[in-house]
Amino acid sequence: MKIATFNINGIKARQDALTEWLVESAPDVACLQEIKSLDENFPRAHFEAMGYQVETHGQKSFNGVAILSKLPLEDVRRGLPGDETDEQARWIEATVVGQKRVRVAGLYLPNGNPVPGPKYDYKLAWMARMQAHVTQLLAQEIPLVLCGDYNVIPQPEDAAKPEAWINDALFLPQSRAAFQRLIALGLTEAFRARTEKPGQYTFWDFQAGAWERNNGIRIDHHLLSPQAADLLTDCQIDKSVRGRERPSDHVPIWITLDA
DNA sequence: ATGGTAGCGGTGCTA
Repeated sequence: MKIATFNINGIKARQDALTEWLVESAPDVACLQEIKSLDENFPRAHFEAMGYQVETHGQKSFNGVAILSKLPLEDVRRGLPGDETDEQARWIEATVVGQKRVRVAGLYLPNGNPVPGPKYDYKLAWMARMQAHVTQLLAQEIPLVLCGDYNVIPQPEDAAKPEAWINDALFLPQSRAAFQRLIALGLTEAFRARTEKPGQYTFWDFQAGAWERNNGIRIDHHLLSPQAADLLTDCQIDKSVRGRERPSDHVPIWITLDA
């Protein structure tokens, strides 16, 4: 089972690029972030015609997540529990029915800039809610994959220029500590588990020639429950997608599971 | 170097 995550930065602008990547990479499951679209405006029929079941959790203009799956999806949950007043669409979760059943969550963790301020407070509160919800999910002791745009640079080697991020919400000690607390629940960060090679990134800013200078950061991650980590066979970044026509500022990253 | 670029939606916010 191949499970990818891809922050597409707008489905209207990225439909062709997403389609091209889906055809060549052929993930069974693709978790998408920043669809920036209402559910009714997502080009559902186009992706259904490609053989994908489409489940969206959108909002107007900002945020929005989706799961596309060639395998059946069951028990879809929309929204991160823990705050009924939160209207930002950043979480979707479903059970993928393959040879084995795998619970998959696609998430778009808040950016949090500028710091300090209400956006950073929201980021940390959201991470605390995620910690509580993941604790509940882990108690089920099933294969669980939490993938998406975490907006967290875990370690200095995950940035080409870590010194440029020291005051940024993506790299502040509080952000990294909250990420490590998730890991400490017993999760495995798939890419780190599969490679020691530094200098591999999933995001390059549109500004200041970041891509041309390879000034990237690694902020898109798969976290795996012990039952999923036991099934992990590969994890790769589709870097070449960033060099194409009208790219997103993120590229896809995927895992394969023996499931 | 306190800029720069991109998406959405039709202005200014978000990243």
